[in-house]
Amino acid sequence: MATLGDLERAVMDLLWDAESPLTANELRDQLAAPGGVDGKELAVTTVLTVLARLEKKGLVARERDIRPHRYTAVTNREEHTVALMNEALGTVLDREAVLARFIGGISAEEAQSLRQLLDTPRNA
Amino acid sequence: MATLGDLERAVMDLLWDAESPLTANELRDQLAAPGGVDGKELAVTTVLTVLARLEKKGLVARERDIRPHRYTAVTNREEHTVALMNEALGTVLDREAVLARFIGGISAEEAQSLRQLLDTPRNA
DNA sequence: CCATGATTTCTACGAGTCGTAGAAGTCGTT
DNA sequence: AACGACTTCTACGACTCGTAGAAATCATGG
Repeated sequence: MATLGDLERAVMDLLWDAESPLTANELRDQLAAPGGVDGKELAVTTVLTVLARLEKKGLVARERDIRPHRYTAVTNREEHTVALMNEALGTVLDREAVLARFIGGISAEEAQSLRQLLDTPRNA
Repeated sequence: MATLGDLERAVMDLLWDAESPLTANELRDQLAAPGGVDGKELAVTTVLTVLARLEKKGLVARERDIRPHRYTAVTNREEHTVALMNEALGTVLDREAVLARFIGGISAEEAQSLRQLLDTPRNA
């Protein structure tokens, strides 16, 4: 799994929040928006470069058949985060020890919902 | 939190497994050992450079008062892994959703021990 | 007290990533 | 065919990482 740069991350955030595929220009505008993630005026080519890199990394898919190409995130934010967590976990022999420390650090409310989630019948 | 390179990771692994502080030369030898993590013959200066970088990253502490400086990992492997997991988690608004997916992906045995850990009286 | 060997620090290079974007190419429409 | 919109190609500067030589520092035997 690749680690994302700042701009790459900002683009992914927009794509994750988007309800439908976005074009490079739409992304550029949203990145430039005052309240936006980035707030900087970027060249469209910059956004396109980043999108190409994200596509190569397998995080973004693009519709090439229509002319302004439209981009979507391949996975959603949660799946991506879980992938990162598992990546960190994967390098470790004693997973249980890590999990123990991990749940030791979460809030009581989260612990409670975890309990519920664990008791929910396992799907698939 | 900094992401580690291959050699940096190999050094951290040795330090994490070490019972006592190690010198650069000891690390070099262990890295060169056949069954070792790396298996390559590195110059001591290479190891020293990596150790300096790890020290700057706050992952390694060194004893400067004795002449072959001795190095130790500041945190243990589990704490470090948990830090990485929380780092991934930190960027997300809906932590619960991530946790839900996360536990959906672990084995039944791990789910079982998680249940136990959650039921264990919360320390501190 | 100083030379010598061990150890550490300084400096550097090549490869790779990332933000950034101009130049050049492609494509559809008028 | 020409024009404008869009995409691809190429590139550069900053930064990280593996790698290590050169230079500085330090302790010890003579």
